[in-house]
This record gives sequence, C-alpha cells and structure tokens, in this order.
Amino acid sequence: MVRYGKEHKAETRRRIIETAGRRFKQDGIDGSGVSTLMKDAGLTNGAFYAHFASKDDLVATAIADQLKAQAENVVARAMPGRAGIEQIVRGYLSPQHRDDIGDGCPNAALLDEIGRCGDMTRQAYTDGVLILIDGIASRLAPEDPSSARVKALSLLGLMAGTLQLARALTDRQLAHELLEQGVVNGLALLDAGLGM
Amino acid sequence: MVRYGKEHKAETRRRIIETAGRRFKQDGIDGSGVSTLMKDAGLTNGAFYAHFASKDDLVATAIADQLKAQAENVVARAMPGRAGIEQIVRGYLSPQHRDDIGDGCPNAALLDEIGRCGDMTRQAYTDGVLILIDGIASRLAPEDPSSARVKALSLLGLMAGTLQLARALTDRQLAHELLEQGVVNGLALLDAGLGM
DNA sequence: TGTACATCAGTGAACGCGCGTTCACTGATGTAC
DNA sequence: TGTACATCAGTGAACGCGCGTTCACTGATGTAC
Repeated sequence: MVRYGKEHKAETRRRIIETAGRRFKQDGIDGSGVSTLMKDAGLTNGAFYAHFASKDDLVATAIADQLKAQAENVVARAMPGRAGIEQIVRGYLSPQHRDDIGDGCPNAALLDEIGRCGDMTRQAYTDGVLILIDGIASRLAPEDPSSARVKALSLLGLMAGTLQLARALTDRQLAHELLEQGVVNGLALLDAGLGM
Repeated sequence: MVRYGKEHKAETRRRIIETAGRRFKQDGIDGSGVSTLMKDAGLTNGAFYAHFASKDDLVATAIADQLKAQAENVVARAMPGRAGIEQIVRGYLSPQHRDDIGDGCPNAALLDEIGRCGDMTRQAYTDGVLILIDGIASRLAPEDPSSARVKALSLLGLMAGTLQLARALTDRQLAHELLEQGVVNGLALLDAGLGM
C-alpha cells in the first residue's frame, strides 16, 4: 500500500496541508485534533510527526497555504482592473460564501483565533495576507500598488468581519440584508479611492 | 468561608460570568477550560454545575452579558447623536483597544468561534448584538432606529474585522495604518447614511 | 537474474495531561422549639 | 437563650475521553553484488 520516494512523501504532505486547511476553517484550530486531521488525509496519527515538527508547525503552514490558494484562485482569476474587485466583493459577501465555510476565506473562518496564536503562526499569516492583499492593491492602483496596500487590507477587514457576523446571526433575513449592505460599503470604499 | 443565602449565590454566579467573559476573550472559548474559569472566579471546578447546566450554558450566558455590558458601558455612555458614534468608532479602532483584548469587544475577540457554536449560543449572541446595535441605530436615525439597524450592524462588522486583522498582523506599523484607514472607512459609512 | 540488505513512509499502541462532568462529603448559616 | 436539625454553597477526588507527542515495529521499495 505504502509507496516509496521523496515525490510520494511530498504529495502526502500536500494532502495533509490541504485537508487540514479545510478542517481548521470548519472546526477551528483548537477544535481540530491531530488524529482527526490525519484521518482526513487517509493516514493514522503516528505519521504526523514525519511531516511536521508540531501541530503549530502545521497550523502555520496550512494558514500560509490557504492564503496563497486564495490569492491564486480567487484574486488572480478575477476580471482585470476594478471590475475584478467588484466581482471579488460580491462573491465574498454572498450567501454561498457564508454557507460554505470549508471552501471559504481563511480570514473569515479563523481571524480571531490567529490573533491568539504565537509569533510563528502570526508571521506566516502576515506574509500570506500581504500576498493576497497585493493582488487587490495592484488593481486599485496599477501604477503604484504599495500605496493601495492599506486600503486593500481595510477592505479585507470589512469583508471578513461582515461575513463572520452574517455567519454568527441566527436571523437569516437579517444576515442577508447585512451582506447586501456590506457590498454597498465595500464598493463605496473602492470609489473613495479613485482620487488617491 | 462560604457564606449563605440566595443573594450570595447570585453574586458568585455574576462573578463567574464576568471573569469567564474576560477569559473567553483572551484565550478563546475552546481554549478556556472549566477548571481555569472557576479558578479565575476564586472557586474550584466542582461548584461549576451548581451555577450552570453545562459549559455551553456559561458560554451563551457570558456572551450575552458581554454584549449587554458593551451596550451599557460603551454605546450608552458615548456623547449624544452622531458625535457619539464617531467617538465610538475612534475608540474601537484605537491601538489601546487592539492591545486590550480582555477588556475589549467580544465580537472582535470571538466572532468566528461564535459562528461555529450551537443554536443556543448563536441565538443568545444574536439577541445581544441587536441590543448593542440598536444603541447605534438610534443615533444614526433617531426618528426611525429600525431603518438604521442593518447599517449599524455593517459598521460593527467593519470594526470587528478590522480590529481582528490589526491584532493578527505582526507588523505593528501596518496594523496602525490599518486602524487609521478603518476609522476613515467607518466615518465614510456614517456620512453615506445622512441622506437615508 | 537472483538474493541480501538498507531505506523509509506509514502503523498503531502507549505516554502524561487536561478536558467536561459527576458526586460523596464538609462546614457555615438559618430555623424550630 | 440554647440546642438539634435542615439547608446548601462550595470542595476535591474521580469518571471516561481525546489531546499532542513518542516510539518500536511493519513491509514495500530501491540498491549492491
């Protein structure tokens, strides 16, 4: 059953990182045990430490991976220019995204837990979020993306907080209205930047 | 040592709820064990179930209490009218609030974890957040507060997400710029509502 | 080509520990007579 | 006023369980001769 070679091991590691990313988003970091994470990847708990130094190591790695995937699959694939950001905002603050935590944004799923993590994880998060943000900033100000970094970051904060709030509310109708208001707010934030 | 009477027991219960609220915000819900929560209140673990049916029961109670306290101590005590909201936004998105999680906003500290909780806790949260929000809405539109509910809710989402993001970043300078941009965004959101 | 050995990804049981919860008990307070 | 008993807030040990982590072992694959 067990195949051999560096290639195979790297593939297994990748599988653990991806399934763990999904599990963390669904059940939280503290809510996901090593045995469960390994079972998700089709392995037993003992193999974990051949791939990662500790659970913290996996947490940092999985968060970095989630942000990278988001930059590549969501931000980079959106329509070019400002229209792309509008597309991103509408997709982010949609009922589908609200109801699909496992495939959704790691910021919305984990931000407050990340804030409680150690330096290593928070550094991995910071590096990852900057990559994500630069994709948005380069659409906001193509000639000078770094000037738009903070604005892009604040847009992410708005979106993540709004989605978290929509997920926490038991009143579906109110949550829906909140998401619509969030789109309005997000787009207004963009327009305020045209003269920057 | 142990005093007697319904009065005393209610006082003890109150102390548990308050210290637990602080501990949850600092270490997370999953990160706070019953023994630790009771030790915080100066008691031993065994007494817990004389006050609460389960940990979930305390979680729901503490979250409701936190939101009520925020409505009373922050929102209700701010300056009257729109100036009060501006005061709230600036205080919320300040470095002091970023660095004081224990005394800070329960939304910023716990929102994504609340989203993963059961119906009972999320219902308690929803009820509590509506009280908090109504205090803001009645400043936004004194003649018809319910029309401004969603807008007030979206302002809370913006503020909570921005503060979480500022807490998660290891780059203090960037976090500071984010908070300042968050204030700009929050105030712009208010102004967009004047013609409503 | 065949055989002996080295490599190593993954298994599964075990470690000490803290979790949420239960319960027999303590001892101070309040009540009855 | 004094004594006997009832009440009950809180103690602290114990329950089964899952946590993160360790490690002796398995068995398929690759290498040497």
